[in-house]
Amino acid sequence: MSAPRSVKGMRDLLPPETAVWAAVEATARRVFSLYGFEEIRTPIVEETELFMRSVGESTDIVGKEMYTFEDKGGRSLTLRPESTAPVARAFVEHNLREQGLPLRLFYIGPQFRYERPQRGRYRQFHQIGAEVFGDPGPLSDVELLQMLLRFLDELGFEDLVVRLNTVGDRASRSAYAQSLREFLAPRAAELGEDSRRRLETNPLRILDTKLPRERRVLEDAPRLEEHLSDESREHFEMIVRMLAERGIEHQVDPGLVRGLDYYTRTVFEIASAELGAQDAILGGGRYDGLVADLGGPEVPALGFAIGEDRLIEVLPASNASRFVPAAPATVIAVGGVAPEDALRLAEELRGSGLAAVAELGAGAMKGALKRAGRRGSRYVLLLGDDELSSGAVTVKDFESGRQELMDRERVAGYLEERR
RNA sequence: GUGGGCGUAGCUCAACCGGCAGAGCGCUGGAUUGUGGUUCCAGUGGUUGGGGGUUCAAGUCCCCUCGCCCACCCCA
Repeated sequence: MSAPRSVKGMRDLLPPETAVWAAVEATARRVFSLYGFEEIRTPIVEETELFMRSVGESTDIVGKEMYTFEDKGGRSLTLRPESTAPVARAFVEHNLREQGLPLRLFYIGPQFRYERPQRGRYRQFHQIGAEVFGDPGPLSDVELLQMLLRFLDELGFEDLVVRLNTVGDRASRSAYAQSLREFLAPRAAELGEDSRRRLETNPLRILDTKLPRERRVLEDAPRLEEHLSDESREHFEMIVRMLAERGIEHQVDPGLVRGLDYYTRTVFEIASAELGAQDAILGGGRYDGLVADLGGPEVPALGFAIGEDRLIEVLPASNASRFVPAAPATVIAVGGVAPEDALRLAEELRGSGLAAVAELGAGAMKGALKRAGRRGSRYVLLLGDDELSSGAVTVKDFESGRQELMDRERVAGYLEERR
């Protein structure tokens, strides 16, 4: 009988890396709150119907990547493959419009897609996302990007590429889809199997093909730009102009088409050159029709989702190590003569906000010192016969190699000064 | 879902044409009974991912299977 293993595509996050995750999430909470975002937590399990109506039945996510199952009551449920739809569902369900618009929400949590695992792609992955409800103007698109860039800047990222495009509003989009279909239909023989299928289901998705042969066919294809409504065009031009005015570097990429049906107008992604084929560490855009599609009021919205796993994979190493918290001081009951005093001293330090680990085991002071070194303790506090009789503590500084005897009451202050 | 690469000690890896499974790091102990790390010495390390087959003999060759990695695909 072999030992149970973790499920394919799902992984354990272990220390010390978990400290980096916690720090990234704390940074997100802090930066997002600077912009007035508040946290929302939605269930991991949703009705399957939610994703079919929002993400879209023709998308690969809904078509073949969802963890869908039937519960004991016969309901079709799905582990969320993304969180924009659940957040929009919650917005409608709780009439959050009544909280006053615009409403800014963020979330952090696991998502599930049944895909072949690869670098930066797992079946359980984690997203940090944000959504803004109720602001139709291009300024909120720009502000959202600014917030993202501030967040990434605080994590130490430098050479990231912002790619930007517009897919137009619903009307522009369906007009363009029709014209693209008419252009490509006679050339279907030159398209691959996937693209031929998309010709029916989702012609815009053909635009971001990587096949050189298909790229050549697309060179002469009608352009989305030609079908944009004046309103959509102005919206996008405003964004591009404001980004330029603010010195925010970006590339307009007409081939950028997000895979989820609910996007309208602005779409964007930020990529890292350090990742392989899965180079986008975040993506987002506007989805002005989603809330209404889910039975809510006509409320425009936009948002993004950061792939936390990918983000951490390419986090600049110097910053990753910065996030690991300071090692605790180690209190050693020398020779096992004073375990209760060691425990009490450690507890006193914690009361002063200092991290401390007590080594209470009998004997083997050497082993205790070794463990202190391994956990990175700089200060070791020794309590033995000598100290007990005089009410003192020996404080050893691993860095200087020196140690001194001091009164117990002084220890916390001494460590605090040197923190 | 498709194609390719790789699975050997806790970790990183070696082992010729099929011929006694190894090294470094780690871990444990000692040198040093109340002083870590550094140094020296000793020790601990394995159903070679799993199953089947070929062979006198399999880590090595063949088949199946599981896992990891890469690309396609998809997307964050």
